[in-house]
Amino acid sequence: MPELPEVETIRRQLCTAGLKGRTIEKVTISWPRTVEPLSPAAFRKRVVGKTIERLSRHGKWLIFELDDIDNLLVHLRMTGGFSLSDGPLKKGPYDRAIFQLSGGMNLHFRDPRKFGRFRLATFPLGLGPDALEITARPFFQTLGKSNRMLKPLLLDQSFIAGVGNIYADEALFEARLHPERRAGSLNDDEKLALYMAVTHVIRSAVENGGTSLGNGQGNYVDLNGNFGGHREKVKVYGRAGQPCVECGAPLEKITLAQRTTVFCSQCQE
DNA sequence: GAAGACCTGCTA
DNA sequence: TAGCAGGTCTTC
Repeated sequence: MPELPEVETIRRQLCTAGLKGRTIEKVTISWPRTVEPLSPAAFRKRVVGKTIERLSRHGKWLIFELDDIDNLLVHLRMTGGFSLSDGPLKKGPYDRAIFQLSGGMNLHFRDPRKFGRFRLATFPLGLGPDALEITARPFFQTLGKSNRMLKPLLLDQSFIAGVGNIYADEALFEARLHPERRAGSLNDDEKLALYMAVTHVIRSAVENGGTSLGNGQGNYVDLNGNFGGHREKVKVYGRAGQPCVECGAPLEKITLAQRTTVFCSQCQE
């Protein structure tokens, strides 16, 4: 489900809801693999009593900064999401973990497909610069050195952290670059176009509160159960066979790096 | 690189 | 019923 803009939207909403300064009083884990390699008991032991000091994010990782050496790192994977409740604890149908916080606030982690993961560490490892912060220089350098196809490269979190399947396709369309183009074959104008497209697409999706397709369970919803406003702005993702918004040619669908990829073979070279 | 694994629910 | 899904890991 979530790429950077969706995680960032959730982070901002959790901040607004007043998570900061609350202490974790009780933890219920109903899908043990969520906290692997720890057991639910070991996880509970290390987290209960800790206070949430800040909420930050890097790439698709949400970081609950605790008053401890280790932080609580959360990866939502495909279908993870949070919601809040108060009053007596009531478990939702797909709740895999519930944190009972001081002041009577309950933080529910809902995850139908059970792919989401919690980890206790200071910071997530193996990530490149965050897509909201990356500067042109490292971006250009990596493109110049790589002979990989653009689509798999954009999805590589050690290159840029936070870009996923939706925004990779959207950025390639905005830059007018074919997803199978080799990174090393781009000239300076094309590199700049891709850099601008990636940062613009991610930024505008954050401004719009993320993207959600479909209309049912398992789709991305924010903290309040709302769909992201960016869903209206998507130009290629999920539109295979439909006309390109620029030239009208039907959009094509291929598989690259095991991911569905949609693009316009007329506009993207 | 490719393919399978991890999971469940929705849509065609 | 088959195929597909916003992500990543592991094993060729």
